[in-house]
Amino acid sequence: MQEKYSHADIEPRAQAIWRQNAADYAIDAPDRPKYYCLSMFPYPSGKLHMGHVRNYTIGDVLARFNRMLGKNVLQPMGWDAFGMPAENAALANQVAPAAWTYQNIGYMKKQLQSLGFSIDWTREFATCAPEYYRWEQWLFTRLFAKGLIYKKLGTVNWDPVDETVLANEQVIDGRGWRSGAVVEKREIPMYYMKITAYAEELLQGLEELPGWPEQVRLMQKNWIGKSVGVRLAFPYELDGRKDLLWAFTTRADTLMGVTFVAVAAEHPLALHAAKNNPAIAAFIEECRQGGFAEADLATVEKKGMPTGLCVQHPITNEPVPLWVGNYVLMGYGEGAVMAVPAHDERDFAFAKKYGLPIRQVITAANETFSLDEWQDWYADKSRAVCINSGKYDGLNYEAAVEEIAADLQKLSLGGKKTQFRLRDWGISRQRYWGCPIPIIHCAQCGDVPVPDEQLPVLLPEQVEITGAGSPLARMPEFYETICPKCGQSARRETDTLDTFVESSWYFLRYACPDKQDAMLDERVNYWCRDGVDQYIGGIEHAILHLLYARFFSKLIRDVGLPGIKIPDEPFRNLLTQGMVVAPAFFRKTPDGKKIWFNPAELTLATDERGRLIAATLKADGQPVEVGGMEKMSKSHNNGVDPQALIEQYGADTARLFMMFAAPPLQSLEWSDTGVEGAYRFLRRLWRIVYAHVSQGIVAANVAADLPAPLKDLRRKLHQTITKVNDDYDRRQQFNTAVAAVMELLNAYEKTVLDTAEGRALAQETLESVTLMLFPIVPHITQILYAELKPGADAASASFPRVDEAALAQESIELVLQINGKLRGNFQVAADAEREAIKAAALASEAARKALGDKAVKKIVVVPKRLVNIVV
RNA sequence: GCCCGGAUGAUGAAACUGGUAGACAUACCGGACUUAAAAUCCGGAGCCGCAAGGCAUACGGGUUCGACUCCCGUUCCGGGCACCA
Repeated sequence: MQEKYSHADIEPRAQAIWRQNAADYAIDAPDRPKYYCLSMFPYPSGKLHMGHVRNYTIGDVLARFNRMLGKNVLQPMGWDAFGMPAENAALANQVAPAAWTYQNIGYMKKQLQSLGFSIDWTREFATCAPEYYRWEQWLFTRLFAKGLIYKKLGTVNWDPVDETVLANEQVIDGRGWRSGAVVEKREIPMYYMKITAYAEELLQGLEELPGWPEQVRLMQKNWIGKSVGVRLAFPYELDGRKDLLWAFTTRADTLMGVTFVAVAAEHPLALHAAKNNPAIAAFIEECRQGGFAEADLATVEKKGMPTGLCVQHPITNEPVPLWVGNYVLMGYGEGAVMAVPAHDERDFAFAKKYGLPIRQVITAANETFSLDEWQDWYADKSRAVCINSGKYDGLNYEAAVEEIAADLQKLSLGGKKTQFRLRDWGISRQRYWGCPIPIIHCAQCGDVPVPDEQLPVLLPEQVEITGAGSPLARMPEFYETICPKCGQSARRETDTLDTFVESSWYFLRYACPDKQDAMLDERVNYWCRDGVDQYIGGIEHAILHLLYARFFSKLIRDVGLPGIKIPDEPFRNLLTQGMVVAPAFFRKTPDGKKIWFNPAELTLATDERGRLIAATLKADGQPVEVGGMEKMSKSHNNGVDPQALIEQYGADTARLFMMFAAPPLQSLEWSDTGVEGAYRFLRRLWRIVYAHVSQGIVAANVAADLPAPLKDLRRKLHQTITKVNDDYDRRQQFNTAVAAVMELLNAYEKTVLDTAEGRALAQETLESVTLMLFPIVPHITQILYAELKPGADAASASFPRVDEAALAQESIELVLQINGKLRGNFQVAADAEREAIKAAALASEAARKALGDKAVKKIVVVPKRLVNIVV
């Protein structure tokens, strides 16, 4: 055995052994218990970042641990390969998106392999491959036929200078990122997936996901946002024609307090009012300025303008003025809201700003209503009682809603309605690097899905990317086609699909990535039975990706693939890892844009406590501003490349550091210190095993009756095995598993083990330690385990077993508290009864000293923990 | 703005079901080994205090024999907000 630990030497050796034994290969063996361990696949942006290393190390720890429990493990990997960055790279560096993407995949795959992840690479695929996306197109045509995909107008960000649609990310402070032009909202026809048809099932399904974090289920629940309210109509007359303006409210009990109704700027009534009124037209134009992201809309100053039109109150028939409001969204509900200034905080502020009437229609016990200042009880339905509401006076919230809904029903002007906040999913993108939408537009036949035999609709790889408009829309050779129905010339759809579509079903395809003539085959029935066993990914995906993937499971199930059972819920257990965050550095340009600098380009200055205080750019020696901690990302340019870390210290150190620095759920602040410590621990582990092996290995048969110090060490060993097993399995908290092994090694080194029984215990301890650490640092432990047990293979070994007999203990130490404050310890037999513990506590040295002659009022005994004496 | 989290020594953190706050590390300080350095080993340390003891888990209240943990309120930081992935 080599005396010194050399990662450069042992890591390739360990990886060669795994390759030779096909240790990472998942076998399609329906008779064996399976463990499908899936980490969210990466976007091939160029290089791995720290978040990937963290994510895939967690996945690998769980995969390797479960192999040690005897399960047939599938840990696949692929590439979420469509997306905007490839087009941006094309624009910046004149490289084709496809070439750029495949080059990145090649590099990142090497990085992943160098980290020693036990990935079954035979199942690898990239979503930009036609063999993958053709089945997405095939599914699209089926969903289109079922009406689960349909076309309607949707709002996008329009850059009037570059004449192109921008993603929300490309809109900075309301302006286009490249042109700097003020962005406008524009309505264009798009395809939508009817996720709202599954709203109820998506909501109910959350109840059946005990393996998901409560936090994520709650976020999804609120996102779906089921609310029971009242849909109601305000009659109006326009140009002699009678019509109804519909709105939705969860506060029908305040209907008698409506003093105006507001519609969105895009609402037909607003547009009508603008025809003869230049001021309204100008206001609507103003509302079009800026992007459509909800965060922007919600923080914009609330503005409005009267249309000059009135609608009729459905109950009283009184005229109610109609306003246009920039805070009313066409895409939500009906695009119109009833405003009750007295009982809605936003309406209150709006009414005060524009001098609109405020009419109180509910009250709460002993509270005084004042027009001057908003108070929380105004909107508190739990205490509300109707007043000034005619026949509804005296009713509480529930009763008033029921009564008013019933009256509206009689008038055919509304009734109770269940509403969801969830909106249908717009899947059209006016971009090149995505999956082509398989539709042909025919003047005669309308939107015709591409027939199966013409699939896939191939995305051309030779394109010119200009940053203005969609490249496909400039390629007649792509869009000129004939209608499959009537044979007339027709135009192919040039939009591509949202890249979230690819990531909504990839986990199913890993079961059968080589399937040529169908989307999936029966291997799904084995690997995806009851869903993926463990899914691991960043908390930032808590809503969108995870909701879409759940939706797709149900969609594909309902489309129905013969002989294949798709689970209702795709991911049985979910681990949402925290983000890797790091400080971000920037300079502001004169026009207020922030330019972000990578830490690698900077010289950092810290104070005497090691805290970051300033940074200068190496290139020009001038200072840059130190921003806050941000998620490591391209947009903040604050990513740290793990490659240098891997090269200098090796994969095991990188893995150990990541697992030890913080628990998986928590965000991890990146720092270089600590890496050195992880490396030091591995060197120490190697040294300890070397010291033992160089004296000659022995059998790990430990005698039943050991001297006390050895008995203590052996108890510690088996306590550690219990704890580490629990940390891997139930708690999924790897930092404490590592800490427990470190503690064990500290105890090991303090114990004299030079007798025969000591050597056997040393052997047992070191074998167990290497196996316990194997999931986290597999390379070093693969090699060390074979040194301890020649011919043995850690990768196919079982996790160490706990010897219950070793855990037994005769006497234990309890804590003595007086009035809840720590006053000392005392010994008591492990199986002592309550009364005996009490007596021992009172008789203890610590109690006599602390109590003196004070009278004992009460004694609280917590077996195995403490005694609290109250005086 | 709305929804969801988080805050514990100089630093990363631990305390799992309300029961010894700070395990395990990092950085630091002191010592040993060395011609010297690195590596390694030993020891120290939350804060105040000579000590007894007191004070400490973002802040302010509450419940309890006992609160980092539960409840109410506040501040700050992070994630998501439907076209970043």
